Amino acid sequence: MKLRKRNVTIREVARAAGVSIQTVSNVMHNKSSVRPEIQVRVLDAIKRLGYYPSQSAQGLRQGASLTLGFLVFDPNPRALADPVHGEVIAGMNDVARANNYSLLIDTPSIRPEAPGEHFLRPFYTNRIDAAVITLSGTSDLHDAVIAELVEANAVFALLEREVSGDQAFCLLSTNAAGAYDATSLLIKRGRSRIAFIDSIQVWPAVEQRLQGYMRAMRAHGLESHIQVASSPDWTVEGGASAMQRLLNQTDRPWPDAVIGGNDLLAVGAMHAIRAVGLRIPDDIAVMGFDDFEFARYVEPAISTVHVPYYDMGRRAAETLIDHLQGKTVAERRIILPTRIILRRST
Amino acid sequence: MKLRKRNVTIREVARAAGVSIQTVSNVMHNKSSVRPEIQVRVLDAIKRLGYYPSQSAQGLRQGASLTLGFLVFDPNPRALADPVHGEVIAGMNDVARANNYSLLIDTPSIRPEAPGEHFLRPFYTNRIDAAVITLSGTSDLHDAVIAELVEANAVFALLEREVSGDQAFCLLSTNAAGAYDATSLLIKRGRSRIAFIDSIQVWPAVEQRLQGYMRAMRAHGLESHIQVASSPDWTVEGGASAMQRLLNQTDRPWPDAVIGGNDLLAVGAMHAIRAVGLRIPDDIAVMGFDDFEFARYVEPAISTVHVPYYDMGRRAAETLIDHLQGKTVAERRIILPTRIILRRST
DNA sequence: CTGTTAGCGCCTTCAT
DNA sequence: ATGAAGGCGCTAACAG
Repeated sequence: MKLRKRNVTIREVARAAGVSIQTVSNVMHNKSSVRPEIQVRVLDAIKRLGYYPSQSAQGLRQGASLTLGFLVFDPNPRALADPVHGEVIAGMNDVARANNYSLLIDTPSIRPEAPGEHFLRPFYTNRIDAAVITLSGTSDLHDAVIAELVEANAVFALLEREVSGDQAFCLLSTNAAGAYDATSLLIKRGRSRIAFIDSIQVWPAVEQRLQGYMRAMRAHGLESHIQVASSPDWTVEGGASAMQRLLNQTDRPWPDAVIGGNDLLAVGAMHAIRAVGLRIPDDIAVMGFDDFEFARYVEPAISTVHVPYYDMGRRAAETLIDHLQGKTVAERRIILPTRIILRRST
Repeated sequence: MKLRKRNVTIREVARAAGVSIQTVSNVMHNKSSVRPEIQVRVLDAIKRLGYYPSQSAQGLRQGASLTLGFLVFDPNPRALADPVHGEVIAGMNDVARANNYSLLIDTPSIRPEAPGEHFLRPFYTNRIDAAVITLSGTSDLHDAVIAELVEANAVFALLEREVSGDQAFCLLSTNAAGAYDATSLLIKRGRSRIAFIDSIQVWPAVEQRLQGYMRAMRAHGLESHIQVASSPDWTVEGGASAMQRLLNQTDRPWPDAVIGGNDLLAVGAMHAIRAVGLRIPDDIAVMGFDDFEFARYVEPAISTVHVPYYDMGRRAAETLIDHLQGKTVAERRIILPTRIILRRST
């Protein structure tokens, strides 16, 4: 193992400035008044030598790493490339930078693993002080993960997932209300046979969206038109196959609108609709959910319910940092508003 | 600043196992034979107590952080949400995990900044041992960044950017050849008036693509049909506006094919083409570059030149780690092959 | 207001 | 094969 080149240490700065190590430390931390002239001398030496305190040393001494983690629990190895995660990362990064925190990314595996490969390793090894966590897909193990996090007394924030107890921070969005409003809007525009596409892989946020959709249908006396098709997964192809099934029914008329559990599913539905020669939105209106970057670039641009993942990343990071710094954080449940974006598919 | 809860230390493990600290360390590192029975006793204690060595302490002692950085120099704050970066991150993460490294993300700002905010801070503070770096967009400052990296003796790999000297690792792809082949393919299929859309914001990789295109046109005696339209930026809208300009020319016939400097530009071109009632690919064939995830989902699915960003992330991380571990890395320039993906837009 | 002392958890060197 | 001592760079507590 090759060692890093030696960096400038506080001792060298002290010598260069002709003061004690302690004084340098005090200057760095704006501690109780160091004589101004000395302060200047030290600052000058710091800049001249290019001194930066060692993270390892500070971390060891203070028992904190000044690092936030973003932990993605997802069986899919490419999960990190998911645009939604990119949004969260961007948000966290902004806040972390502004607060002099670093950002560590990891994709722990939940399966039983060799010792030393525990999924809480970044916590246990003192690499991160707190984490934003997303539990993707379906897994019985998720509850175990949360339980262990709690038991380890970890500071963490969960994305789009509610959890009991007040150990965790939960970042939620108004999924149900967003779906309710989206459905109501379609109804107001004259649609009535509105279908919903979800997936057999349960996802709490989408569960809520489904509930919102059903509630809206019932509220408008349309319960007999409630229709849910389940995709085998969360992909465009899956959405297309679910839509096909809806279109192949012979015992009832086609839907005149469809809401996708997420944008990917909605895009798939659009493909299937066009494949049989139907027009969007004339014959069938399509609405997505998430508003990932590409929703506006498909044709026709998808109307969708915007979920503020970037802001979630920001708020989560802010909350975590506040908590770490001992500020009392008022709410452990933070609910961010969704927003309907109307484009051309409705 | 609240302190982390105290973790299990090596000392406690030693006591629990009834051996010396040293022995525990030896066991952890598979050092020269510890008596098997003792080994078992130690391992047992480690597992029972849930011991994980402190990253800060190890880092301090060894002068290494076992952490790789992904540094994105991009004026756009949302740059991290770029799907291309997501691919790189996913690739790096896989390799880092497999080698027991962590992954740190940062978006240093290049502009002159307060002391303590230097863009090499993650290096100087010993937070990372090496970094994969992408210099996005145009900037005179990029050369200065590289120079400073070299001077600081940093271990780093540059993405899609060639640099002289043998300090840096360069991860490149066959941009020119890919563009050459794509152009040739279009010609072989009977297209001749092939245009290229790039951007006024210079990007080395796209520069090479442009060169490949021009070389192919010349090689087939089509230099008089060479036509380049520049978008003001790298967005879909920019691509559309550039395409419009191409379509508004009155002094020469429309192109019968167009190659986008990247997929975003190509998608924009498709919008512009359809906006005037032309058909793809019948009237104008469209070809993209990058093959980001969504290329296959727009309609018609874009043919494109796949650039292996995920593999780049992997290879970059592998190379960096090998180098850090003292293995001699054969090549400082690693060139990954692009691959033409034919879909329905050509 | 400045300097000295001690120790965070770990690993390397030396001694046993 | 195992134990003791020292120090990586830093900061909190105390001493001057």
